[in-house]
Amino acid sequence: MKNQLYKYLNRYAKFDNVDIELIYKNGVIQTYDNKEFLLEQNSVCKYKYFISKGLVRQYKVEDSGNENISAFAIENWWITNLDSFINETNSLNAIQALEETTVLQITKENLEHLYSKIPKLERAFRIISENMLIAFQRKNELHMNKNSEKRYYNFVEKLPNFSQRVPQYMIASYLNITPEYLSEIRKK
Amino acid sequence: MKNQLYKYLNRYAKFDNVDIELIYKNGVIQTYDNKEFLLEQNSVCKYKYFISKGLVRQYKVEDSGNENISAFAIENWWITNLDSFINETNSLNAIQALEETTVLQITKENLEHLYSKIPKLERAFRIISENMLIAFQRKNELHMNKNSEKRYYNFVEKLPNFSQRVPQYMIASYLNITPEYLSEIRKK
DNA sequence: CGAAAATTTGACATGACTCAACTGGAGTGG
DNA sequence: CCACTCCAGTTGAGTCATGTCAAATTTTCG
Repeated sequence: MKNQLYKYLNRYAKFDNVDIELIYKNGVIQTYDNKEFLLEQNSVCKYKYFISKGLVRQYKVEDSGNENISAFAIENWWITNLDSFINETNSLNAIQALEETTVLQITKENLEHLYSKIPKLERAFRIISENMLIAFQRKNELHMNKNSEKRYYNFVEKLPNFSQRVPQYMIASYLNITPEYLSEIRKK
Repeated sequence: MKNQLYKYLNRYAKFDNVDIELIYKNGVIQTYDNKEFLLEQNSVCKYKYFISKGLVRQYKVEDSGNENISAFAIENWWITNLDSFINETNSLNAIQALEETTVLQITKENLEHLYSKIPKLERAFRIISENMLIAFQRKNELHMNKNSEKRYYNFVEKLPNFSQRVPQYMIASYLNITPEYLSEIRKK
């Protein structure tokens, strides 16, 4: 895990082993079983999670009972409900493991502490946030301008690994299509 | 402008006048007429723009000829095509002034220079980026789960100033509704 | 005032949804 | 190893939200 973190963070700035050690000490390694919740809907998101191994989904259950998936995340991604994490408000969605998943989880206080001790980390997260913004914009672009069929084919093409690790009805939810209609799309 | 920038940045970290002066010197003040382009579609986005006064839209023209607005920005917002700015690729959309608009525009090189001279700026943009991510997630949430009518009422409620400064057909485009259907929604 | 731009109206078309029933594979337990 | 259940996926009929297109009307502004 330390080695993985080292490699990962050095994509963004030059961190040495002392830095990594400090970051590591300010977090907690935890493993979640399949279906276990990292964050429950309507509770405060206390951690930013670095996924070392596994796969999670972020989703909400509507009043109608419908599930609505807003994101998947895998190895070497960060996941959190930023709004809830930063503002300490109740999260509108949940984060759930879809496989056995190992993470490094860091509280807001510890993260703030790390930012002050390791200014490079500020830089790394500035860049990571910008990358996430770019990804978000691309996803948005797709959703605004493309029909269901194009969204699906784009998804399969861009994230082939996901379409294998995740059941079809979850992909449908992520793409904002009904499972029935996705099935029809696939028939072609 | 300097004073505005000072106030704005001090929301995120403690900058003194020397910092602001340096930032100011690394950018260029420019005023764009109504309808003038800050960035043209299919060209590299050379600047990050801090809007001091005015209003812009970010949009693309599809092959079909349709215009598609992805964002508006006003006073005290930053606007850029991040993907194009960072990766120096051609921008898929344009940025155009909808009123006479005054900005401080900073190139990537100068911004990098500023980051190295003023580490606090790294922190400020880390936070700004996170805030943008939160805003993006909220917008996405709306688009995924709400019908046209709810999106429109949410927009009017949350951004009443925009619905006055921007023509209706542009709001329709931003909300991904046809102008005709928005008109029908408003009839009620 | 007059032209161009924005908005509205109405007839018709369609992508995507709902709901209910059916199929098939993956356990699970006797 | 069969019978049973459960869940994901498929199919089909009917429906609805929203889009398209073309024309009429209103507003804007030089």
